[in-house]
Amino acid sequence: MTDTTTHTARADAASLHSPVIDWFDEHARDLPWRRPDAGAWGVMVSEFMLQQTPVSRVLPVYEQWMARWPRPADLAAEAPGEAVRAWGRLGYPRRALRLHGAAQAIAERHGGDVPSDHGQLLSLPGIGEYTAAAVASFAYGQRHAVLDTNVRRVFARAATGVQYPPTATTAAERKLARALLPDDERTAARWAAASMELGALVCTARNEDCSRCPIAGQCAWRLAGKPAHEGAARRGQTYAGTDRQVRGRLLAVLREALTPVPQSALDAVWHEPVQRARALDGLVADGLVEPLDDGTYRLPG
DNA sequence: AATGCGTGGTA
DNA sequence: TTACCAAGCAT
Repeated sequence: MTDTTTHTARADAASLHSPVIDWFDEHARDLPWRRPDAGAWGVMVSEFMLQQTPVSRVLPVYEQWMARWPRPADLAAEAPGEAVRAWGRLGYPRRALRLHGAAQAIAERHGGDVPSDHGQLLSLPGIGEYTAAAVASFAYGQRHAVLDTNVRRVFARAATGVQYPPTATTAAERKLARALLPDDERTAARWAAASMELGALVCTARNEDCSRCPIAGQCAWRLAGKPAHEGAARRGQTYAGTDRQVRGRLLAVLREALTPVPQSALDAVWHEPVQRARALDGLVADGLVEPLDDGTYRLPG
């Protein structure tokens, strides 16, 4: 990249920061994990719950969770099955197990405080590239490229000029995100939250509203006439009939049960015995279900 | 790198 | 109704 190109890219980046951050100051949602009293643990819990799950469904579970386990050590002292039970119907219940494991690691290795170091966060179960950056940025005000699905979509449109980002995060996206990151730490943290909120509220996957976008005038995708996504549809995977559905039904029975349940209660949720057994074995292997010596099953103790 | 992993709302 | 989408992670 030439000096001229570099300079131009940096100038373009800087022209995005103020409009997006100013928009955020006015339009940011008042979410509980953004309150000053949420703390790093509140931020971390919210990030686990928000992985692939909409805000509206997270809100009530988050409130109950934080009331019951206000510090990592409180959760760490519980049986992992209680975390799975409290997770309710948020989906992907392995997240509950990983959050419990992360709380234990924090209690044992970090004196009960959510670490602020990005590498230490990354080493905790359930925390990957996005969540480590998000906790470090939102909870501790650090300067990190926070690349979630919202930010990736905003950058794809505004900077790259395409409707959707690639399926998996690419090196080019990370490079772009770093290039767009404000130099100042405090501003960078604000930018991370603001660009994410813009993607969540305005620059949405479907029915984006460019009339409310603070950077519509600089958006490469819009200026190009909003060309449609090129390439194959990126989804697939119908849910009905999959092992996931069977696992969900099995776990639902165990969440509701206050005492260990007999095999017959689990057999009732699915007619096909081979798939049913495979799903149950998978849950046991994942540590989400514990088989007892008398042939009954329960959430892990 | 591709796949598996829940659940419910929306168009 | 089907298909897509929702602050990803682990293997």
